[in-house]
Amino acid sequence: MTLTPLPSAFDLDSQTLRLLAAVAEYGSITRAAGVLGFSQPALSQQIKRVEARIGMPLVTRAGRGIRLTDAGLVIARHAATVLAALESASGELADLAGLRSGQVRLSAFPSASSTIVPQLIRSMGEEHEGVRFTYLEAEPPEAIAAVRDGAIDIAIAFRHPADRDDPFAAGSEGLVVHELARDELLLLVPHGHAALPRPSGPEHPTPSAAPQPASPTAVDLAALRDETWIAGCPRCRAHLLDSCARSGFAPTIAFETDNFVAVMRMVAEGLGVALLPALTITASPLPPGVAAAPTTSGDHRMIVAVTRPGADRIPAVGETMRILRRLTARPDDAPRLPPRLDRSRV
Amino acid sequence: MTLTPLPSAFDLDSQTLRLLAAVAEYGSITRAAGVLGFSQPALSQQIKRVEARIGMPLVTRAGRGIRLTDAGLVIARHAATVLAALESASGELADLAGLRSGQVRLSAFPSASSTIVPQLIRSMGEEHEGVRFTYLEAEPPEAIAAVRDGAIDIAIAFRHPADRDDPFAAGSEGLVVHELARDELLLLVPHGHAALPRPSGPEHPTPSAAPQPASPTAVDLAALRDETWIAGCPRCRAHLLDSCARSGFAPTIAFETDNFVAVMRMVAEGLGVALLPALTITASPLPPGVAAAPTTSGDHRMIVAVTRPGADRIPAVGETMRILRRLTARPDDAPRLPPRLDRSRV
DNA sequence: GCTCTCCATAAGCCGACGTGATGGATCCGG
DNA sequence: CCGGATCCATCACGTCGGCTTATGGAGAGC
Repeated sequence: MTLTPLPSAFDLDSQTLRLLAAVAEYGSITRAAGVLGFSQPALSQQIKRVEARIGMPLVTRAGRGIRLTDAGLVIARHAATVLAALESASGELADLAGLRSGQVRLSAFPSASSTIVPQLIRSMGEEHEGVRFTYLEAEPPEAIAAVRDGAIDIAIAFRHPADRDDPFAAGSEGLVVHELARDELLLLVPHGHAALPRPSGPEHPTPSAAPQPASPTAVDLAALRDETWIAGCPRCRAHLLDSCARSGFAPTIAFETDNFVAVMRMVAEGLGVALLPALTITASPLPPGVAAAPTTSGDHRMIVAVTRPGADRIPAVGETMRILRRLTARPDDAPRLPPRLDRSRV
Repeated sequence: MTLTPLPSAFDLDSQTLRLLAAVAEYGSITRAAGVLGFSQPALSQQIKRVEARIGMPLVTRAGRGIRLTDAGLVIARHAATVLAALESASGELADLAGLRSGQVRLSAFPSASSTIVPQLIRSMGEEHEGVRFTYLEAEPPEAIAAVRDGAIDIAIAFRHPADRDDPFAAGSEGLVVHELARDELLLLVPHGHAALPRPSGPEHPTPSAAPQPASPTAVDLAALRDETWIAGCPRCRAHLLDSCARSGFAPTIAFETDNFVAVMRMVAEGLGVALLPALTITASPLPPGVAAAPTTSGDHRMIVAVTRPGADRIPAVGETMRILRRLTARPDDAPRLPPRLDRSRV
């Protein structure tokens, strides 16, 4: 008989519930408006707008004040439920913001897996227990691609100064590259090799005031032009060729492996010499009989972290980046990075 | 160490949850925007605004599309709860609008309690089972006051044409007065009283085509100027005086009671004559030996319903008013109102 | 390499919503 | 019985949020 005016579609808003809950609680539009933080006319006509939208009065005048209608009571009654749920969501957001929860998806190259990464995760765990990590070991190109398509939040990668183009200029387009630390490329030669300078003076060098490019014990690559070389992964191999070229020769490469432990043992066995990042030596101690030394040309790679722009605004990710920078920026706090030269003797 | 940016106060809005739930469901801002019914940029920058407000990204680009962050997932996850609660409230509003629930607080004067009111409540109950009633018998001034201060939704009252002032012009200020029906004031006299016209013609008069002001069997008040009168409640007494005055005499009032059953019995016992509204006779049949007749001067009262302005926009109240008008407007559908003269013989 | 799709951004417009001032009605105390 | 205090409704006005259309850039698939 009577047409139902609207089948449903009373599009309620949490703000509407908040308003009516306040009116119900304080029994007065004026006081509710005061508590909610705006003027009485604002609340008054806001209620009127809602009434117009749903087609029913929500309040009626009663004496000097007002009274909620059935419809108004319905809305006020549901307010607690809705506002509690919103509060719950808000609390979870606060947990994320306060680093009491959250997740960071991390990827890094192999030698970082056993050095930077465990340190980083442990440090975060100490300060922010609720933040969870996932980790996937991957070579820089793959790790960066994973950042690009959103599968990874932070990729720890490296970049050789020479290749301004290949995996980075192309791959990191639109991403943010944070330079973390310089990782020296060290020559690995059998102990007592002729190219090594004699240990002049005391065994422990001046601990801190060592100039960067030419370390006291640096070796000139050119002195090894006639050696047999052991190369690493394809990218490392390319960089070896480049470094040698800048020293004026083309190395004779007899062995290739991306397994840096194998490289060290090959050097120990006298099969050849190699150029390895210091971090790999931190990851796995040099076998006996192998010495490491920087090059006079200051060969190195940069360890970087790659993220999407704005990723640091995700609290857990931003904090992880902060800690990552702290760990890699201060060798004193983080004794394993960059490794000290004299540890090559261990 | 890290300052929590905001202790809480992530003021979420149900709209925000709706948006992110849609984005989570459809995996794309464009599609979610389509489903939600607005353009892609609208949704895009609405999300951006929320991000700026809560200080965390909610979505990140992933390849061609997007991916929700932890924060985005939190919000989307809570959406179901909040939207379900809103839907529940909306459903209750729909029940109110569809007259499947609701409440009407009714008040009426005594003789309506046993005539109009039960009929009204029964009719509503037949058509709209969910609507509940409360009822409070009260004389018009009190009933109207109750409407005024919001304790009653509909007051059924009456008004004499003479007193344009006392309980109405003053009491119904700012209220809406709906005229429902004319209620004739009938003279009650002992059967066979001299003032009664002889029953001319058949016992059953023409059922419908009776002219309003002067019914065929009408009696001139002036013929009863020397009778002893029985008066009703104070307001009725005032009106009796007024009617008699307009007929040119002042009645001799020997008895006063607002109990109309008592009035009838007094007339039956020959203690005097009275002027009673037809509705009271409907409420309680005339005792044997009493005849009723309208006056030639067409004395009557108006039965009215009084509500607050806009009260008819409350669905249950509006529908009650509709039914009330229907019951009182059509004597054929509502045979008890106004009462037929020939029923005074019963 | 071309095209299609998806998201981000810019410019512009309109309506929602806030404030302050004012008026009417009610309640209360003198 | 009257004047002050309180509460709500209304009005006029200014601002800002938010939507739209148009456009650009980046990624994915053929």
